[in-house]
Amino acid sequence: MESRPAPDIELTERQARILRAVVEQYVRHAVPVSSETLVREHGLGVSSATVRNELAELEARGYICQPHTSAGRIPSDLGYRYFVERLMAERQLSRAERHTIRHQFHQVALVREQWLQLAAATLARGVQAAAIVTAPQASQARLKHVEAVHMQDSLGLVIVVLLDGTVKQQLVALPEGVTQSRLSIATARLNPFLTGRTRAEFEARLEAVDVPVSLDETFIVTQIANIVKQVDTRESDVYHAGLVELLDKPEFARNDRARAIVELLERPQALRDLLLPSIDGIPVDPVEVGTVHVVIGRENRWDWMRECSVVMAHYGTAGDSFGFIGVLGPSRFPYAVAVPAVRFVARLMTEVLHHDWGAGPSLRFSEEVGNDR
Amino acid sequence: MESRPAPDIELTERQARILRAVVEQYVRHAVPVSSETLVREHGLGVSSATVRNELAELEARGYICQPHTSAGRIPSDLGYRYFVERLMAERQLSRAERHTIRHQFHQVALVREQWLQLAAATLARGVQAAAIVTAPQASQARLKHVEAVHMQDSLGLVIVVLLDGTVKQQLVALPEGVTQSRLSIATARLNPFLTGRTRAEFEARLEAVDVPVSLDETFIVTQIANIVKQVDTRESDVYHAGLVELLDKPEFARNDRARAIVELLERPQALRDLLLPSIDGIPVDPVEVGTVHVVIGRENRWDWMRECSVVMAHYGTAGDSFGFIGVLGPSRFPYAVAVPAVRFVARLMTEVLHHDWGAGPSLRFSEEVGNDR
DNA sequence: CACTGGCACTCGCGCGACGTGACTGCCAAA
DNA sequence: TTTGGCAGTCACGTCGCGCGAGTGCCAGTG
Repeated sequence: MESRPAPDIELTERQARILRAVVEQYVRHAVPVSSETLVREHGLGVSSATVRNELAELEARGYICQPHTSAGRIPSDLGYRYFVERLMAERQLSRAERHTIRHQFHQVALVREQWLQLAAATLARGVQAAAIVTAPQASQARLKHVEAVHMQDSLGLVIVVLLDGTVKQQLVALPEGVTQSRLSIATARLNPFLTGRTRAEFEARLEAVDVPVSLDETFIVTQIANIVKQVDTRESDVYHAGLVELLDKPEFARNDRARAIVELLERPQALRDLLLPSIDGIPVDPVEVGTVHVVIGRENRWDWMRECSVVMAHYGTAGDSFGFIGVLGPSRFPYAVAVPAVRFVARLMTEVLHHDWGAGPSLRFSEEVGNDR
Repeated sequence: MESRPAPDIELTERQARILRAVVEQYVRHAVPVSSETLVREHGLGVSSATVRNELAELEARGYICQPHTSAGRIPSDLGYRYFVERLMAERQLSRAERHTIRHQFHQVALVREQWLQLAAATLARGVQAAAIVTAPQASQARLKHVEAVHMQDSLGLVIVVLLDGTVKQQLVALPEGVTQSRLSIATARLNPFLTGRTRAEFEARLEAVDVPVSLDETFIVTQIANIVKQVDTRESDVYHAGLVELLDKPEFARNDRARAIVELLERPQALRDLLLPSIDGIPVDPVEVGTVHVVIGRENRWDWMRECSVVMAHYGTAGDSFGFIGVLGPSRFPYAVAVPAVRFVARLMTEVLHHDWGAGPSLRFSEEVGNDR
């Protein structure tokens, strides 16, 4: 299922042109395309009979197929794959659109949920498909600051700030007699040991230093450990948008298809499962931002997705925190739009991530990258 | 459209029994119900001809209608309304189920997103319909604590804790030369003035006290004001679950229906619009937890919902923070299950809200309330 | 007077037949 | 190698028909 058969022999120049025409035509109109249509709308300078011969050849090689005799041709998974890898002319967003989007991102860059949601919405609108975005997450959370607030009675709130700007809080039952000032003293003593450390490092460091540790401090350390453990193990939040766009596609008119997709999008965990393994062959070592992965039809891990495609990428960098973005639609997918769009948004998100609270230099590459015509 | 016509004349005992049978039968099987079926499956002790006469009477009065001649009857909106108000025998959850649910709630009570999501999931599963839950929100946020962390360069993080346990953070650009210690000093001086105050009260109080206010403090006060203003004006988060359950209903086989619902659920703001005005006739003064509102078919504010019903309630209390929960499904809705379920969950959420960080006594009424058989 | 059995009537639904048109595949000629 | 032509195939929409579920009405009965 994870096989991506490499095209065996080279297609002739004309066959390639025809295949490309078939894909573009079918992606646009969702109707099997006939030899007649091809010569009429794609100026191939040969007769329909010739095209028919070539179509037969392409079908024999598995690039296209017929839903039934006496119907036109539609691209197979293999045909789409060939198209994506060799024939597709990427359709960049216009400079103006890119500028607008960049502007919107920087507007909401400081409010995390908002820019993740914006990323999903932007992709969904741009590609007219469902978009999925996971929140950035480091493999090991690094601490920055801790704070403890006495709420009422024996109820307290422990707040942990991580180096990447994440804030996590947890309500806790306080030991008998603990006051706000005791909490403040404890956190004030702990904070100097926190910055940049992982949970393990922090605890080790504490033991190494020969400072008598109060009960209050021990209590808070335990709570910190709890919270960080949760952060480290918990799957990151997932945002999505554009479900409606999907339902408008004729492929999802039958509502069992729709059902499957909705089921997927309602279970965040499943979304991660979808995005993650498609790239697990790749070492996440130097995450190459801008590498866009395309998974077509049966290449997907689940059989019910055999008529769906996913275009995805990661953003952020491996050492630091990173996440995934992707668009999901029918195999009949505007790859030429989706691929540059996903690449652009991935780079933009990386940029925002680094620029605003990054542990690296600001990368401003997304303006000059991308072969703009 | 917001009219809820009160039934004009009393129905006879037998008519009521028949109407009830029609509703129950149709809700269960989604098929127009015939006179024959009624006598066979609901033991009415009269002949089908008699039932037919009564059905004709009920139809004349508007409680039921026929999709076409030679089809059985289905309840009209009015019929459902009568059923809900006079005929319905509420089907309580069993004691065991209630206990399980309560247990689950208390398990995750300390992690807000989780219990809101749990509420939605529980309702969706229990009623087999889509569930919607808005996060609790006070009309005026009350402050508890502020914290400012220096992240890197000139980037800072201001964290505000509210009295109800909400934590809001905001990345900010710091003035030149501000250090962590200066931030700490400023927040330490501000915190004593915060507890329990609204934004306006806090600012007024500051001015009233004749303490020289440093530039750092002014800066932080501005940021606090910003954050609280956002909290006060921003619509609260909305959680939902059970979209899949809806798509399984025959009513949503046609995918334009499905589309409308999906569109609704993807726009949180629309969800609030849905839940809010149904009860805006009611003064939110002493929010009576346990009052369940049922909106049937055309009673809904939007025409496209003319075949949908909503069962909803609020939780929390008016003076404090409160939110809404609701279930959404076709008019052919298991009201007898939904109403007690919504009531139970609303009370449970109120209880959790108060018990854990409440500004009131713990209400433990949901065990003994509800006429258990 | 309320109820019942019987009967004629209605109408949606499923089924099969049929004509149509959009393709293709193949072949013989250029 | 390309092309025009032609026969063959098959999905799709329409139409007509018979069936059966369900009603409304009426005359008869306790």
